[in-house]
Amino acid sequence: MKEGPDIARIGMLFGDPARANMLTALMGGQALTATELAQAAGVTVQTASSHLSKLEDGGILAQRKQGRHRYFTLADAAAGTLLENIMGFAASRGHLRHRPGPKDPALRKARVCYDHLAGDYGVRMLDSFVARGAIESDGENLTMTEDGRAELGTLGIDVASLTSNRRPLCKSCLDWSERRSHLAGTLGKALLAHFLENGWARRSEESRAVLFTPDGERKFLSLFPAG
Amino acid sequence: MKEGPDIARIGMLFGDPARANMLTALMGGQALTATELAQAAGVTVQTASSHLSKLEDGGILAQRKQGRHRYFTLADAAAGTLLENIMGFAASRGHLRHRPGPKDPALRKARVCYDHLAGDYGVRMLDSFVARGAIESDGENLTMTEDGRAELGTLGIDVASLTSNRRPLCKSCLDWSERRSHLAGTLGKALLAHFLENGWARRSEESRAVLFTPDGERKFLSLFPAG
DNA sequence: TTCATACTTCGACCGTAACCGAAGCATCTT
DNA sequence: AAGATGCTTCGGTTACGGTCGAAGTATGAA
Repeated sequence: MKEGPDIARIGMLFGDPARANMLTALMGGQALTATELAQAAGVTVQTASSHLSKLEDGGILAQRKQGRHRYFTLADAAAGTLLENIMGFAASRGHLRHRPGPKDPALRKARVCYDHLAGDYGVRMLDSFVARGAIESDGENLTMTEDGRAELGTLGIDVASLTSNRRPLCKSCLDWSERRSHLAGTLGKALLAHFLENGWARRSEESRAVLFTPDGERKFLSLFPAG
Repeated sequence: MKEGPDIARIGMLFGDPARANMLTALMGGQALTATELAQAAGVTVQTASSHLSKLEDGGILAQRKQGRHRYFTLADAAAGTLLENIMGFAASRGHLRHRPGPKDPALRKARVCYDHLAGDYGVRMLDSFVARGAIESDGENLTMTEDGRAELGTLGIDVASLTSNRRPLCKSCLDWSERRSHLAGTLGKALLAHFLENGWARRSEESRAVLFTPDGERKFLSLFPAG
């Protein structure tokens, strides 16, 4: 009865709408200030401050002082992963706050999910990898093949350097707008970084949307043809 | 702001101590009646009934009427997996309700985690598989090797029949008492079933503990030698 | 039919926590 | 030094949800 981990503590932290909004905003992957998070949650800064300290005590958020600002981020990849899991579960039960998927078509098309690509383009990328045998999919687990390693090498992505024992290379993440899986893990992160660094796309200022340039979009679509 | 899955709804459901206790009790994998769950949570049946209907509406629990009883179970494997994830996260942040791990040594040694083996023995089993190359571990993802398939075949476990596209064959699950991973997925389930069916062990009546017989324990330990 | 068991619904109580205004610190600017 | 900005702490209000007793429904037993 009184054994084990304190599920309720974690659940409660995720269980308040204001906190959930803040965490969703932080899924964008970038550090945000207390004021920005207050706005994202639709509450005053006082209220936000109280929420943020609770989330920090709970080990979900980390803060970094910089001048007179305090930047908050998800504490680590595990926190992001858990958040993804909860989002996926909620979506799978049809618990959507607004209606099916993002209203904004740009968000539906391509957006950031913590540190990797989600939305139509994210799902398409993983499908394409699987279709050509670069990644093998076993229901939920994803495994990189030798072919895949070689292909990514020609793109300038060194798969070996992405291998870590703290975080998987390939991981599937349920996309709540597409209701299918997209690619997470260190490879998902590296690929998104690759697109941004090479000017194929840039991040929207206001939202989690990823905006492709015409040229970048052309390259992306030819690299990941639809199944 | 109003986009996406309703995290808060799910969080709230997990965020009440009474509900968390009920869900923890259901991690034992067997169906329980409303009265049993009320007792597990330490509340009256009225209160329990209210909680149970909320959990059912949220898609976390399923109920099955049988005579004048109502048996509740976790809705599906996804619900169990999410629960495991939250437990693992809570444990990783040190949010334990009582103290480090289960007080009961039997629970610490071997217990049921939804439908597979957890605790010292669960961790030991996975370690042993990995050490001898039956399963390959890539940080978080687990993959079965050809050697592993052959070995399990000699045990009388047909790996091919366990392959599903709804649930992975091998999956790592963070063990909150050992703070290491044990084996989940359809294989984890099949192995536990194998131990129980062949009389190596039986389930405790009162708790989630798995009690090995002297003979079963001997077989288990020789099959999965410590690393 | 009558009684017992298993569970749900109703109604009322109560505690907690979410919320905001105001005041208090800390840091940067001028 | 004085003002502005970013954030936290304090105090008080309010609302929501967890709780249980009592009554109501359904199934099974006598």
